[in-house]
Amino acid sequence: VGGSYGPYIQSERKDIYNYYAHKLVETGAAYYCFCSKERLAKLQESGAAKYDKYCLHNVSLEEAKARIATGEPFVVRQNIPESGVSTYTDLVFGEISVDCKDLDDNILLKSDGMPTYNFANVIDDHLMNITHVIRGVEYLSSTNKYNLIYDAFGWQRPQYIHLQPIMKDSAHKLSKRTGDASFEDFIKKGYLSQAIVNYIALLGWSPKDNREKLSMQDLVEAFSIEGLSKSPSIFDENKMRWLNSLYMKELPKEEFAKLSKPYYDALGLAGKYDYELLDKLLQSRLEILSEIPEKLKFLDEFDNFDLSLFENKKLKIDQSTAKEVLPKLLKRLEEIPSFENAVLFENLKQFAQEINIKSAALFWIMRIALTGAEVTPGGATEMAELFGKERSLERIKTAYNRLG
RNA sequence: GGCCCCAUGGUCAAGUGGUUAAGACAUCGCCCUUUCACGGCGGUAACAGGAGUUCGAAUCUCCUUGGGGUCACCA
Repeated sequence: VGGSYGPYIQSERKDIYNYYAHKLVETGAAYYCFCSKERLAKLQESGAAKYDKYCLHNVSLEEAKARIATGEPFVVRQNIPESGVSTYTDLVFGEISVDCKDLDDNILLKSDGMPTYNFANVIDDHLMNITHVIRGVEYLSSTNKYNLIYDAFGWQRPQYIHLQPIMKDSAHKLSKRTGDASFEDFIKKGYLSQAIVNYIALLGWSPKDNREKLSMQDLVEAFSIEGLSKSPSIFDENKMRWLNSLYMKELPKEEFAKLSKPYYDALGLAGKYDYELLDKLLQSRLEILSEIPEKLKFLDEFDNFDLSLFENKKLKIDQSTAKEVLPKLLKRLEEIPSFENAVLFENLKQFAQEINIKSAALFWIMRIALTGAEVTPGGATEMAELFGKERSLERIKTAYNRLG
């Protein structure tokens, strides 16, 4: 809309294509063809690999024009030379050559008067002053044909850059149609758009230096055609997760809060937990946003946790140690007014000394009693701060009672 | 099948005749540590195969193998 080379709707450009198609016929680089679908089908059945130029040799231009004048349907075919080689230089693949005898006289203008892509891409790109054509490798070997058209018109050929696809595995490309995740799907999965862009940019291209993390601005500045790869690359979500975690960590607090809130709300945490505290614990521990529910599973799944979690071989503690320590800990906690992490931590560190136990062991027991989870997004005192005094004491009591 | 293209670790990738063949993700180990994560240090792991050319090939040539693309009145 609003560009300088419109119209941009193919059907609105019909006259343009027709004008150039007929012009191409005048130069001999194309010709009118009246062959029926039946004849074409027979030709193919007979084993012919390409059209036999029947109408070029058997229908004179005058006759063709007369038949067209009567309203007989026709197509315009490209007249590929019977011999010779067509060559061009792709900016990433280098020289690409094809024998003309291997090329078919493709249809340029269909019987409904509309162009095929074979024709439209050349006409449009030239008329719209396109200097660089960047597209998928599936066009790599079709390009020779298109160049013949540029040449016939005496037009300057554009520069070509063909790109390999992103693959799901070595044999299949990544494709929404076969169920692979789209950009939007990754956003829904909890990826940051800049991480996706960054990762995709690294597929099939690499900067001259060793950078892996590049912002859009960095990419614009670092991009060069020489960095483009000739071979397809397989999509590796693992690496994208890693990049995402990098961007996640450097997100301003407020930004992260906006992103995490919907997840907290969905878990029904509103009013029950301090979102700011949750953010503080989670932001550095997440690779993608959608990990939030599993990281917070311990908030609800507590009552039936496996008591053997109290065992820790390295710290040389087990359930009986827990049974012994927990009552003392409970008593101590009741005396502590503030459950603010730093205060609590210092206090309990000293408490560990008093009761003659390694602080690491004390914290392990306390964290398990508090959360019932082997892995939590924070240490014992951080979890206590998150739960607050009342709930902390309650949970520890529950765990203690279960120890019998 | 014809034609075109591609080929370095599990993955992304540097490398353009002489390198101990980078780096990153993943993985493994150690350190740090109130668990985990982060971070730090280190390990395992690659030139598809075969002939040439050359004093010397991951780098050049050819063949083989493997993979992809293309052979529409689709784009």
